[in-house]
Amino acid sequence: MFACTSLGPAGFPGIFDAEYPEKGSALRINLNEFSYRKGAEIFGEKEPADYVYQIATGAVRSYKLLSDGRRQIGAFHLAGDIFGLEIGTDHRFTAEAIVDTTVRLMKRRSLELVAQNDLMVARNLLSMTTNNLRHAEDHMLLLGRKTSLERVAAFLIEMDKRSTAAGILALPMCRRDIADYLGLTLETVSRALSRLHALGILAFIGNNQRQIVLRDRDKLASLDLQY
Amino acid sequence: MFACTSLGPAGFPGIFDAEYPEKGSALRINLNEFSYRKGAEIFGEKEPADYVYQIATGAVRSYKLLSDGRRQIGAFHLAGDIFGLEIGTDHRFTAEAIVDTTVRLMKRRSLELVAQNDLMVARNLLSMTTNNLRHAEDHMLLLGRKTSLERVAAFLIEMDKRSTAAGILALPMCRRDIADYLGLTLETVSRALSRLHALGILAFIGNNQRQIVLRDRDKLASLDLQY
DNA sequence: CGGGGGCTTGAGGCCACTCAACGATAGTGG
DNA sequence: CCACTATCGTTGAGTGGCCTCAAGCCCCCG
Repeated sequence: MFACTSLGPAGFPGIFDAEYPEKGSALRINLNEFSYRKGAEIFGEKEPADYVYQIATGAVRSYKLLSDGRRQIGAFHLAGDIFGLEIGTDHRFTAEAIVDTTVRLMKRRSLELVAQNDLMVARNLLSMTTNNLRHAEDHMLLLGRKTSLERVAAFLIEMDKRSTAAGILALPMCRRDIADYLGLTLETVSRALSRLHALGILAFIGNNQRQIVLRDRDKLASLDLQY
Repeated sequence: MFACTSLGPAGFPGIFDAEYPEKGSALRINLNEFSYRKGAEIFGEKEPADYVYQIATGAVRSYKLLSDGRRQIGAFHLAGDIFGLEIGTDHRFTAEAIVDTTVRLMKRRSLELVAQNDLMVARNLLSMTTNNLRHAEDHMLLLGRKTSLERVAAFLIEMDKRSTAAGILALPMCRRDIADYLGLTLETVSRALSRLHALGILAFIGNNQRQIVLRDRDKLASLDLQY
């Protein structure tokens, strides 16, 4: 699981690589930094996709809304992740900063022009899209067929795999975000976490309910049925 | 909605195009036909992805299983659709023939080799992957946040858009397949269809419950909340 | 005609949702 | 320093939508 847009802070050579222009391409690639306050919208669904983003620090949620307000978060993006990459002209998600966030951004058009001449860049685009697809496919199984406890367990495992400090999670997002990612309500998420706490599988660090220690990752993994 | 792997019977120039080899590529592309009986497995999840498939006639479901048998169908593939395309080495779904099905298949390796030298083929790969991604993203919203009636309405609209005969649906799949696609049970699907029938929105042709006339597509669309 | 698969429909149950109360924390202003 | 407020999270009680289990119908096919 967990392939998402994340390929780690290593980044993508040839895409978000500042040295790239010196390697032979005649194009200058913009690598501006930009910051967003907690809760700020980075781009909206159906807006033209002019830029591609990479998170320097912070965290981002990307989601779709139904007209009556129901929300489905498709992915969380953490430090190092690239998001906002579209092959069509428009964004298919709204992206919001979960906490104060700094992103590097480049013009999509520059990327396209490079990709037209550079097969490695083109392959990286395909690779990123494929990773997003794999994540979406796994998430469909979760949303369509898993119980609430399985979903929360899968979420924790996913976050743990992305975390640098294995076994310790510092979640940037609130319970409602987790719920909208897992297709649940925030109360159900809270109850599932409480159950995992009661089972001794996880513990909270201090009084901060967003800092979690995974005490028994094997038992946690056994709660999320694999396929 | 409904982008899936379907780009219509027109197919993909440069990928499933028999004339392609004559256009300059030194590679011979296999375009063998192969037939599968109703219910036969075409490939299994995690098997090496040696071939890419295009449906000549018939229909295919691709799905993931949990270890206890819960199933999530990720997509239905109809005539003209390409499926089984993987960027990694292995398949991420199991594919089964829903009815007797004939496919054209080509070696994945041939495709890869062509894509390495041909930017148009590479772009087509990206385009197909993107279409699959768009479908998966929309389906996440359906699975995570829509009610049973909305899901069934969305399914009928999706099938109608793919159908050649607008307003008339000849569904190849059974209720259980629909349910596993929509994250419901077959009984819930059946009840939703009965409700739509009682509302005068659809009618069955004769005694065949898989042949459906959409009597009021606008009302049907209004039941599936857009975003 | 019997058997089996597919579909519908009903009755009842359960899991997640809804609604609500409450505690904890952080920020604000007097 | 202490209200006051707002936000976030937990927990309980009750509801409801979908699931489970079951019966029965229809059609196809032997």
